[in-house]
Amino acid sequence: MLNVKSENCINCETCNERSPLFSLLNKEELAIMNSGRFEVQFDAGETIVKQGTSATHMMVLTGGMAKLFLQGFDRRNLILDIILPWKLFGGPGLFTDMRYHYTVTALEKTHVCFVSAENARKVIRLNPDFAESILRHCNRNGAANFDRLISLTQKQMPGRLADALLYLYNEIFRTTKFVLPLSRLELGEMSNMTKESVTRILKDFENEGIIALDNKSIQILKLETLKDISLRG
Amino acid sequence: MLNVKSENCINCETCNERSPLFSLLNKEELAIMNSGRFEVQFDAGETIVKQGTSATHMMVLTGGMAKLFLQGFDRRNLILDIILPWKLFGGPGLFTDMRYHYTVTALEKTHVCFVSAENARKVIRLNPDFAESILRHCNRNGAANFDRLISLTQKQMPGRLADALLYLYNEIFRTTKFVLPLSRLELGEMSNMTKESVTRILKDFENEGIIALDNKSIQILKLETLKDISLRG
DNA sequence: AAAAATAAATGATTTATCTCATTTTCTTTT
DNA sequence: AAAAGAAAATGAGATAAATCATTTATTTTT
Repeated sequence: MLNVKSENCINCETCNERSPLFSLLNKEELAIMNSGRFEVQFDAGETIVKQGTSATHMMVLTGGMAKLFLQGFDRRNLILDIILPWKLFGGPGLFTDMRYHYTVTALEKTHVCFVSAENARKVIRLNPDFAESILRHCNRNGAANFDRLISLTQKQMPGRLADALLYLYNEIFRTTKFVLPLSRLELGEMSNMTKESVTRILKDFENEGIIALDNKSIQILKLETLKDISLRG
Repeated sequence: MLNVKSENCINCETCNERSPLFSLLNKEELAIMNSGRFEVQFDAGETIVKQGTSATHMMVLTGGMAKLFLQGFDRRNLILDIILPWKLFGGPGLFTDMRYHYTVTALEKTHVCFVSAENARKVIRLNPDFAESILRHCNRNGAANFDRLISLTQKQMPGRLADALLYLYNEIFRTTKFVLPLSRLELGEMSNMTKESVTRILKDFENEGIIALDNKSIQILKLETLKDISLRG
């Protein structure tokens, strides 16, 4: 039996209240989005979408946590985002070459709602507010990628790792103490360095009292220092 | 007197036949785009838009050539694109934080048409085909930036420089022999390396018979080899 | 609870790339 | 055409970061 749970998952009308984007839609538009929509549960490590395959859907994460990354050369990945509930993804292939340009895999038990790209397109054409919001979403991603390009090409390792930690603080956990959802290898895939370098620099940060590490649990002790390091450390 | 040449420049209706995007617009929509529109000429080296300033306009290059780049730390730039006529730009700040996220400067005498972002937004809301095209444009840029992220973080110098040359061949000149519009420093800003490294690697390429260099003029002799090098040289 | 597997830490070595100094070539100005 | 200025080429040395090998901790499986 397929792992599709259409029966017991929220429908687009309740999603409405959670995803700011969907709140722009009226009943009929939500009905379009809802038709053919399905939700799937993924276990940790499972692939939600795979780079290079047909981009047939727009996805909303409805529970759990996932990582979004580019697959480069020789199995080297570049993690671009951690995805939390109510975040929309689908990527730049939608409405262009209709291919996914990144891979998304679950970091824990995760629920994802799949909306047909064709239906999303219909609604984009019907509702200018929604269209504008999607365009804004796309532009915000674009700006974030510019920041990433600069971080990854112009900062050295401590600065890049500081950026990864600040990303987790600012965008994901919003508290200075949290459990790292990523391994050393994955932190390296986020900040473009080897796992050995991640280990060494985390140790340095710890020795300098910038962070406290206890296994997977991390606490940012000197946020301002970390921000300084981010601005070229 | 201002350097604004509204009198003798093409208006949006003739632009229509040149810019695929504008051909989607009807008379009224073109009139909206046209209202308050102005065209400015820039000399080589002049700044067309400056990163960080208010993003009030969408631009179309109508003549000449420009470079689009991110300004990072310590006056270090990252060139993302060479802009040719009929190419639209404005960046991810449009409709989000209303700031330009990159700087564009003229590489030669250049004409640029400025359309008010507010008018563009009106037309996006009126015309779903146009909205969809703008979204597609935005998505294509997004995909190109993914490729750039991988090139810049995962390839070493010869591969990155090969990518810069292949970009000039594929996207700009479409012939194997052309006059380099960029200095060694700028080629370095495109491929994230120092001007000295650019010089050395170009020399290597020349010694291996992959390219022929004569001052600013370059000819790609072994396109396939260059493509091989791009895929991890 | 022990064993196996995986992840993290640590150290020694190598390598890609940058920096800085100098010379040569090209371009612009006078 | 000469002089000045800018860009490119070249070489030697410094350095950030990767690689590889080994040990120590953590998880996961049995």
